[in-house]
Amino acid sequence: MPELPEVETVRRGLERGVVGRRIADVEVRHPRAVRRHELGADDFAALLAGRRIDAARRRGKFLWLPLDSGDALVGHLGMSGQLLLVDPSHADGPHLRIRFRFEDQALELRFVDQRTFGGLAVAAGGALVPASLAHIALDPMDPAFDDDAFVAAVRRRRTGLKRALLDQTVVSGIGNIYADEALWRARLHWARPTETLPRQDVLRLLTAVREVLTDAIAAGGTSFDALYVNVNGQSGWFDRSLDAYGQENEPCSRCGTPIVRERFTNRSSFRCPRCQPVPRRPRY
DNA sequence: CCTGCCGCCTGCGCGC
DNA sequence: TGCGCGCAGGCGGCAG
Repeated sequence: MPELPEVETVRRGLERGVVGRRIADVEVRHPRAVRRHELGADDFAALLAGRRIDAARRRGKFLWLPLDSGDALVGHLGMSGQLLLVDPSHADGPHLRIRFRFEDQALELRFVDQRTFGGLAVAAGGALVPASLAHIALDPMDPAFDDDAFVAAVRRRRTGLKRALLDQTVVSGIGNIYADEALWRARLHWARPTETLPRQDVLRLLTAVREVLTDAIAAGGTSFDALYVNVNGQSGWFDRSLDAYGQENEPCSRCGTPIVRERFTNRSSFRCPRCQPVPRRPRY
């Protein structure tokens, strides 16, 4: 479940479901799921066995669980990753990649990932931010997020606006769905050049980003199918509130003009052609 | 440096 | 029915 609202939904589930519990043992079922752990699956499992999970944190789309060892279990869900709390007697699904059993023998944690773009690793420095996440910008829901620095970072880039929004070193947590939703809410075209974008437009976009992320978190995220679920396997319902993403040919909920779909970086972008007109000098 | 393109995976729905 | 193709919420690495 890839973007910030979906990851936050999972984080909240982990906070309730695994914080304070002690890991008994870890079973890596697919080595690709720990490919970011340099020393391999055996080392990964050894560093986790016997450790207590002290918290559940998130920056953008990355999650981490600080451990009583001073390390942290760092995770990214990629395109299809799930962290599920399930009864140990429940049969393994075909995409089970990693299993965590706990000393209390209650619900186990399973990392399930169809496409294996996600993964977990043990990293040093868990209490603040793991070193491996240092290059990821703060996300807009972080109390320490600096709005002025964001404006400066956007205008420093020489690219199109949506590329900047998706760049996790500029601002983290935004993916293809919420980029389109925020641009629609701010009435900005995805190809607006960043370096000449008026400060007020950047700030309006940032407000729209925060609003759509807040609304989506409240709805438990966006789930188009069973791949995107919380730790209990339940879907979010924000898909019913989408105004742009996936709405090709549907009337814009502001002006009634049909939403269009366009190619963008080998994927899709959705916008209202009237509310979000093509800029004079687009950057693609 | 910075920007943008590609590869990494599996499965689904569609048209032929 | 079967098959190939396009498509999907991601990122890091690397070329230019």
